[in-house]
Amino acid sequence: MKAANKHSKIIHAATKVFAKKGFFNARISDIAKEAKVADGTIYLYFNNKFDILISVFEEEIGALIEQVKKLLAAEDDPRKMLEIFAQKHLTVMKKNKNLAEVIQIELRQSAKLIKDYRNNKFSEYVNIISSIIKLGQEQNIYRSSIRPGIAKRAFFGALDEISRIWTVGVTTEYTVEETTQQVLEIFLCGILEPEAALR
Amino acid sequence: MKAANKHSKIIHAATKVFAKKGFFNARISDIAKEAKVADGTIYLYFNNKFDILISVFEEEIGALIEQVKKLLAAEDDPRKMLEIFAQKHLTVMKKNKNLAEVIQIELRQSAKLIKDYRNNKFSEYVNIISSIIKLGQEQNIYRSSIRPGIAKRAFFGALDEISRIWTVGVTTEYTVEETTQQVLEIFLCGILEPEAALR
Amino acid sequence: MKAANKHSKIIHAATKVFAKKGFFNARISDIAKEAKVADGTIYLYFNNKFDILISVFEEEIGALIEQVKKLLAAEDDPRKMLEIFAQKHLTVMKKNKNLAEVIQIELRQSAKLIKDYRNNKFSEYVNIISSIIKLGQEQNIYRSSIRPGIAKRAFFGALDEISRIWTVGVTTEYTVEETTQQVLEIFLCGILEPEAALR
Amino acid sequence: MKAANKHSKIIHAATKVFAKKGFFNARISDIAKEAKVADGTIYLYFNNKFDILISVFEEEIGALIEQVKKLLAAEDDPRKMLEIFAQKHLTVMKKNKNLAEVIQIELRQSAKLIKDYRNNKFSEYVNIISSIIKLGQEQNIYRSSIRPGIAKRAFFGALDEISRIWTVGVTTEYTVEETTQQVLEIFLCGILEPEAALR
DNA sequence: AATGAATGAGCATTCATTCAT
DNA sequence: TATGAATGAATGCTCATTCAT
Repeated sequence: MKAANKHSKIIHAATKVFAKKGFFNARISDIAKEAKVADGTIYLYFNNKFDILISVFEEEIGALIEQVKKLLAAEDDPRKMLEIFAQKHLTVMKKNKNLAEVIQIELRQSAKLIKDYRNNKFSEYVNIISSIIKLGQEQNIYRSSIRPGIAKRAFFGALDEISRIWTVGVTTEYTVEETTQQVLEIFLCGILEPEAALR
Repeated sequence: MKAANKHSKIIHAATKVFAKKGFFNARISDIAKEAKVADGTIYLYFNNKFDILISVFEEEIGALIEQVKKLLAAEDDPRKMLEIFAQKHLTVMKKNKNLAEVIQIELRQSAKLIKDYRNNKFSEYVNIISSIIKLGQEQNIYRSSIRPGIAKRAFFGALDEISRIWTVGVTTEYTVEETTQQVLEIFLCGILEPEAALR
Repeated sequence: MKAANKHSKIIHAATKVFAKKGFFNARISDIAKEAKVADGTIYLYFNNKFDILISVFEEEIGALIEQVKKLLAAEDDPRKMLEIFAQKHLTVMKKNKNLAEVIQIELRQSAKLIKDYRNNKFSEYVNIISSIIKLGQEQNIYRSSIRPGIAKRAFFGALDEISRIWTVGVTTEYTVEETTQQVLEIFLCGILEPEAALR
Repeated sequence: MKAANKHSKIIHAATKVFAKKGFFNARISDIAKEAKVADGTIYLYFNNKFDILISVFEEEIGALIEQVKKLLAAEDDPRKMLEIFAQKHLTVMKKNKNLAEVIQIELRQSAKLIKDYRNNKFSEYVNIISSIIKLGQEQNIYRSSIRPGIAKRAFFGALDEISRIWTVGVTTEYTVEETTQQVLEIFLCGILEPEAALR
């Protein structure tokens, strides 16, 4: 990945290093070496180590939001939209393990460190899910008894936990496609046998 | 909390401190002070700081497993069993925020730090879910097309992400009961309107 | 203060910054900003940070020497000459606190840093005092038992220590005029009651 | 100098190192090495580097105050008292060059760093001079026209500037005794020829 | 001459761990 | 067992200086 400028070179390097070592074990010098710049250069673009972490989120997730929104714009069936979201998320997380790890590990760390870390890119990302659900409810496709605020977390949490296994070294038998279908089936139809639901 | 011995005194103190500050920001001296022992005493019971973290998992989650298994033993309807699991998990996580944080934050950190951290208490805990699902499939209550290995992660991930907001300071309108019902409804029946499912 | 050229612009800026922050806490970038030049430009005129400090001395004290010598040239009474020196010194130090601080603080630092910092402008300045004393001794106005080499230091030290409180924020009740008179009285006549001197 | 405990071992080491290199050029590791303790040990006794500097002042000057006051207690002639002060000061500064340098260099630096550095040991030390002068004025030995607040600074400044030459490497021809006599003569009787004073 | 982005050596401070008591 | 004083390796960040433009 050839970076256009120093700023994004550092962002990409940091994503890689944070993913590999975790925020606290990552050294500024690791990031600098990975980005092929001097340690001090990093401080021309970021205020401190933590600022790099925040920027990694904002930029990487920001890019993901762009892509997802683009894909969703071409679709109007809320069922398909949820599928698109799941597939895109799982695809990206399987391919870009660095980003996956940063989201999984550091997002939770950072929640403790920045108190007012709401209204951020991450929330924006997860809120795509709830807006799809609301849309489906307006069209009487999703049940109105479902709380979008809870369902969005459940859906994201499910995808996140599933993709977590890919970041650990465990080799898994499941493909992105199969996993997407399973999650979709669960969230759309539930896991009950139809007749069991009637019992 | 009157601890029977130094070992568990330190475990409880560490859980509290890790939850409050996170593993990397927690100081051995913080834990020692909280446990009312000398810094050096900790090293009579644990090899190093990381060893404490592992022990916290093992003990706290081990206790949770005990409780959950006990509750499940008295029930044989797989639908009820899933509800019991969800309710117990959410209840504990809402009440014991320390444990919730340690699981959410540190579990993911530790996955990176110990490569061979499988076959552990955490896996055992999550596998309770898959065994419930398998049981339900044997009874033709859960669809056989559902992959227990994927569904267990989806279910746990959903509960985990939902309980995450309780550990952050955000005041939430949702109760444990309501949340449990929502998650159950989603996982058992899906979010589709019945007629939409037929379309 | 409109500087004729970059060199003196930097000197003036450095005097200001050194006085405000001290040599070690002053940043090259502070000086550059104050002088409205680029950081790198400074190195076209000075070898290094310390070289700037030396130049500040040389130029600022050099100018002071000029002025003092001019004033003294119009006077031939060694008693008046000492008064002129004291008054000029105290006046300048009270007005130009930047210079005062640089002399008081940095002079002493620099003595440690440059071993061969003798035969410099500062020595030249203090030697004005000893030459006045010698002149007075030749005219039998000052006692020949007084060692000019010691007296010059005593006189300068007295003035320097007195003016030191002006550079600290302390508001003082003493005016330049009163202080000059006091120092003159002490150095010319001593502090003894005439009759006590006889006892 | 065998230090009774770590605290004073560090104080003595710091005095030595500060004198040799100056506060800003002194490294904590230099002090630690000189005191034969680990770097970290220093922080068990002092809050930070600057705190060490302050402590050096307080302790070293505090000890000097003790000694001077003891010597003065045995004397009641204000003329002799001033001589005792001068002699003690010059003797200590010539012998303990480390202390001399710390006073001369760092005292002035620190004045900028701590805003409220009044009511301190240094002030207490200089105020010994003004109290001697006041005593002399009460006994009609010192002229009442002399302002103790100005004279104390003049006297201390004179001694300080004279002793400064000993801290620089310059070999001087003046002995402590001769210097004391010269300063005393100047401050008690002035530098004027008696008949010149009448002119 | 002038710029200012880039460099990288350098240091105060922290804290997990040890060990003499 | 228990203590806590002592250790010293480790690192984020600064800033004087350089050099391509």
